[in-house]
Amino acid sequence: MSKLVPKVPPLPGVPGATKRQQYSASTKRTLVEVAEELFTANGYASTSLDAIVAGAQVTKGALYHHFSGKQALFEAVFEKVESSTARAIQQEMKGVKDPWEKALTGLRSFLAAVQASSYRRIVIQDGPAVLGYERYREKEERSAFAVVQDIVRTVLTAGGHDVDEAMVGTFAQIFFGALSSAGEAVSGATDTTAAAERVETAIGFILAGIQSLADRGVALDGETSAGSLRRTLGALGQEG
Amino acid sequence: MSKLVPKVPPLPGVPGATKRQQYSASTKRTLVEVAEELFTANGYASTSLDAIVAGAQVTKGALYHHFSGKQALFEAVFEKVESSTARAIQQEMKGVKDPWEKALTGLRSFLAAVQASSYRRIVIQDGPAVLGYERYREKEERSAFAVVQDIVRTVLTAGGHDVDEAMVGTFAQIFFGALSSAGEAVSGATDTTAAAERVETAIGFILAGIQSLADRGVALDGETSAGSLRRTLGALGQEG
DNA sequence: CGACTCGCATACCACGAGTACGTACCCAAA
DNA sequence: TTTGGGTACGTACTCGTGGTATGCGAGTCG
Repeated sequence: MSKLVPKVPPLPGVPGATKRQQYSASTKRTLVEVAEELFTANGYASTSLDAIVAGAQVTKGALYHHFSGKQALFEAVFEKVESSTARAIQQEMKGVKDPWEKALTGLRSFLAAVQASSYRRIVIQDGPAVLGYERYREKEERSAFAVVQDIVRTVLTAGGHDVDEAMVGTFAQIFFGALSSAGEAVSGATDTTAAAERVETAIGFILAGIQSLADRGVALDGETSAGSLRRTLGALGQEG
Repeated sequence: MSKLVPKVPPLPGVPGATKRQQYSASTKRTLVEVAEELFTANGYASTSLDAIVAGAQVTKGALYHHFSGKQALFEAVFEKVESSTARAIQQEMKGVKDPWEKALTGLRSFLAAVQASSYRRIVIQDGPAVLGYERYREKEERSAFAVVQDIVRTVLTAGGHDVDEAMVGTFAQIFFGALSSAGEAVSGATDTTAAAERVETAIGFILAGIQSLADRGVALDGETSAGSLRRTLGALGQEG
């Protein structure tokens, strides 16, 4: 295979860059794209580097020049899929002001995005195992998780109360897990539309519950505990 | 290595079984136990079959006699870890009658169980990637997930209303994801006790919200949707 | 007590991740 | 323009690992 000239001339690219940089960036992008396809279709473990470099029309020398190994390549794919997903969700939430409405909008976007096979396979399914939970959460923290955390914060502080930041993080993690699992429920169902509606209703019900507590003056503060909540609810139940 | 006699005489075992069956069962158990240790410590991908058979004092011939391959061995470990965990949780929930109290009890047990490194690594982290989400959920359905589903059902139907079974499943899946993620939050935190308390409070808050809706006569039925919930809440907010 | 089979060991193969090293091409400087 | 250097790959190899084929001796049963 002659290497005199790349088979595909590099896309316009950055004008301020030299030919070599453009060629190099082009092959790197191609590698990531091919890897995303194969990882999505067959999973991380069942995808060989030979298959990836063959699809990208290069050899392992090129791959190992750009990435330190298979895992590093996966990380690049992971970040690409994840950042584009997060961007799409944030796009759809722009302009919605009411916290509860915003939460539901974000939920719908998340459910839509999470059904993309690339996100399911690469981020949800293989991500934790390949990167390890440490790096996995670390990366999530700055994209999809950040969106959830933002929503949670606005919802919890909607009543004007201020909530402990650690508690916001806890809630965000709980909701993120709930949403990920919900996404799986939707994309794994035979009737995805009906499943999506059920999930919306369920999350809506939970959010409505939180809102209902806010209506009745029950708030989260530093002193709130599971036990105190039960007592408060009991008292409210007596008088109501 | 002589194979005249097993290094360790088999545990008492079933009296009605022949020696060969006892020896065989013994080595199989040993394989699963050693595999559980190594999988937990190093993860599935980084654990070689050579290491496992060395730890079990046998060879690959024995392993492939009992299991069809590495994945099948993992499944055996998975089922062992998972079933024992589910049993432990159900044990602690025995005798608690009040649905809300039962839910909180189950939550505490789940948080405790989920912190076991074997459960975190094998079930939560490696499980989905190794088994695939299909088989993963399929297996969960019959153990830890079943516990969650049971709790969810009793809580949702606590007010005397009957809820669509599909909706129970949706809720269960959402809560299961939430609890798994919460478990990670707890076990990954520096101060696990404080983290566990935050999780309890957060879940308690969500449950209290649902209970609050029940108090105010808002229930889930076939016609409930996210939109209708918002309208109902709005009306209640006006009069309250 | 003899044949048969089960439980396991041994030896081997195929494949895939990672490495060492060679080389052609691009770019900057002279 | 030429040339030296370094970048961006290609080639050829190693080694660890999952899986397989086959042999063999101890249990088991007639």
